[in-house]
Amino acid sequence: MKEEAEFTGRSVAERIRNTLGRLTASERRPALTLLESYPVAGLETVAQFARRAGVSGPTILRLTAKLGFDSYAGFQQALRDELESRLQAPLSKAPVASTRAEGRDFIGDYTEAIVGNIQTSMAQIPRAEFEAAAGLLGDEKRRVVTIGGRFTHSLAQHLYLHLRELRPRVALVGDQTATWPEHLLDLARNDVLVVFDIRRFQDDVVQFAKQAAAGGTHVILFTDTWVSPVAAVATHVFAVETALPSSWESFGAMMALSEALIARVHAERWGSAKSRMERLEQIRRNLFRAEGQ
Amino acid sequence: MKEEAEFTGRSVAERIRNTLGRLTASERRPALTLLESYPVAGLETVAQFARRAGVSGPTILRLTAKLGFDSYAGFQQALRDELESRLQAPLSKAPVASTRAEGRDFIGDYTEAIVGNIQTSMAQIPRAEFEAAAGLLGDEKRRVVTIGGRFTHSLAQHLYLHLRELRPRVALVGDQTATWPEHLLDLARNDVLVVFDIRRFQDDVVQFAKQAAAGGTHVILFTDTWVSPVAAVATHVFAVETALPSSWESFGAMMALSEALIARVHAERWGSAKSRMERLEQIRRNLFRAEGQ
DNA sequence: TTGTTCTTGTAATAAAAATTTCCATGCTGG
DNA sequence: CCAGCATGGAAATTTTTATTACAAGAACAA
Repeated sequence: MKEEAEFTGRSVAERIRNTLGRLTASERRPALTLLESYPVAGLETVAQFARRAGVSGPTILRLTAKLGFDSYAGFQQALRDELESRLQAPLSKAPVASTRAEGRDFIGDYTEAIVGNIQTSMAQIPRAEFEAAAGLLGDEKRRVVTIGGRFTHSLAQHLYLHLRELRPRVALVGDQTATWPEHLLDLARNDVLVVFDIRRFQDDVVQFAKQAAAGGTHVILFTDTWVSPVAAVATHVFAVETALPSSWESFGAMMALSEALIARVHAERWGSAKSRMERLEQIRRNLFRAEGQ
Repeated sequence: MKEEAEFTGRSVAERIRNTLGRLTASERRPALTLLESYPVAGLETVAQFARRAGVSGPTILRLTAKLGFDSYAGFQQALRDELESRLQAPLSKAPVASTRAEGRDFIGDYTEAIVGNIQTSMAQIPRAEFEAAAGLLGDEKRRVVTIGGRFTHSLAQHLYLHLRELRPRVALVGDQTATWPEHLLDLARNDVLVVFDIRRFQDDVVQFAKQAAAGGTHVILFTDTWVSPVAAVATHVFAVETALPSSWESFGAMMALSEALIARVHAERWGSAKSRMERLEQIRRNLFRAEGQ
C-alpha cells in the first residue's frame, strides 16, 4: 500500500538520484526525462510518458517500481503532492504582517527611491548612443570584453553572463589583477570593451581602459553622475544616477540599463541568437546526461 | 475535437474567470477549488477532484465541458501544457517586435516594464520576513555565505561584495563546483546561507542548500514566482517577479530587494559598520601607498 | 398547489489506462 | 560458438477511470 521506508528521498527527484545507479539503460532514459521536465512528464499517462522518453510502457512501470512506488497512480500522487506543497508555499506564507520599525515602511520607501532613480536615469540616456552601443555588442565579428571595479564587478559579470548566451567571443575580466595583461593582449582594433566604473574610480580599471582604447578598441562606459575618467577615451558613455537619498548607493539604474541593452541586442539578432541558444541547450542536455551515468 | 475558439482565455484559470458567471452553484465549487490549488486539483482523477470539491463526478465533467474542453483528458492536457511552459525556461522566447526607429521608444518601454516589475514585487514582500532576514544577516556571530546559479551568480556576488563591507565572516560560493564541499564544511549550525535560484532551478544549487539546511544552517532564498524547490528547506523565502512581458528576464526586482536588505542591515548596525568601513579605508590607503612606491 | 425546468447525484456502461505475461533480442562468460 | 541471463517491447488481460443515462429533488411561475 504505502511506499516502503527504505526509499530515502523526500522528493521523487531525490529518489531518482539515489536510484540512478541501479537503473538499466532504458530505465534511465525516462528518469532523466522526468528530471528535465519535472514534474510534468510524470503526470502524463504511462503511454505519453513512454513516448516522450522513447521507451515502452512497461519500462516506465519498472522504473516507478524501482523507485519504490507500488503503482503508477501512487507515483503520480507523490508528484502532485510535491507540486502542491511547492506552489502553495509562498501564498500561505505571506500574511503581510506590517512589522516595520516605527510608522515608516522601509521597503516601500526604498522602492520609491530606486524607482525614481531608474526613471530619471533612463530618461536621460541618449537614444542614439544606446542604439550604437547595442550595434557594437551585437556584432559577432568583434570580440567583447567586460570589466568592472570593486563593486561593479558583479554588473560586469551580469552583462557577461547574458551576452555569452547570445553571441560567441565574450569574455569577463576577472577580479585577479594578475590576469589582466592577457585580456589586453587579446583585444584588437575594433573590438569592444565594456567598462563599469563608479565614484571612487578605480585606477587600475581606468588604466586598463586607456590601454585598450590606445589599441583602437571601442570602449563603452557605464558610470555614475560623477563620470569616470574613462570617459576621456570612451566611444559611448552612459551616466546614470546611483545615489539614493539618505542611503546606500544603488546599482538599480545601471542594471536596468544593462538589461535594456541585452534585450536590445537580443531583439536585434533574434535569428542567430535563437539557434545559438538552442545549440547551447542541446549541449547542456548531453553534458547532463553523461554526468548522470 | 479541438477546443472551440470561442473560449477566450489562454490559460485554464482565465477561462474559469470568464465563465464563472455562467456556472451553476455546484459547478462553481470545483472551479474555485481549482483556482485555489492550481493546477494540482485538476490533475487528479475526476473522482479525487470531485471529492476535494465536495461534488460528484459528473459535475466535474459538466464544468470542464462548459470551459470548452471536449474531454477530461483534454482539460488535463491543457493544464499540463501550461505548467510545463511555465516551469520550463523560455529557452527561445521571441523578443519584442523589433522596435527600431519606428515610433516606439525601446528604453522607455523597458523602463516602464521593469519599474512595474519592481513595484509589484516589492509590494508583496512580507515585512516580517524581511526584518527577520536582515536580522540574520546583520548578526556578526553568524557566518554568512551566498550562492547563486548560472545567471544569478552575479546577484550572489553583488550581495557578497556589499555585505563584506559591513561585517566580517562573509563568503561567496564560487562558480567552480569543485570548491563547494569546503564551503559546506564551514557552514555550522545557525550560520546563514543566502541562495539565489530562479526558474530552471539548478539542481546542484538545490542540493547545496539542502545539505546546508540539514546541518542546521538558516537558509534565505531569493527566487522567482515559480519558487525554487529550495523553499522546502528555507527559513525565509522571497519570491519576486522576474518575467517581463515579451522580453528577456529581469533581475531588477531581485537586485532591488537585495539592495534594500543591504541598506537595512547597514542602517541597523550603523555603529559597528561605520568603524569597520573606516578601518577598511585605512588599510586600503596603506596598501595603496606601499604599492604605489 | 401543480406543472415545468433546471440541478445534481447514483448507478450503469463504455473507454482508456495500467499491469502482467511472454517471447525476441542482445550480451557475457565459458 | 553456445548456454544462460538480463533486458525491453508487443500483445493480452485486468483494473481503473471517464462518460452517459436517468431519476430524484429543488426552485420557480402561474
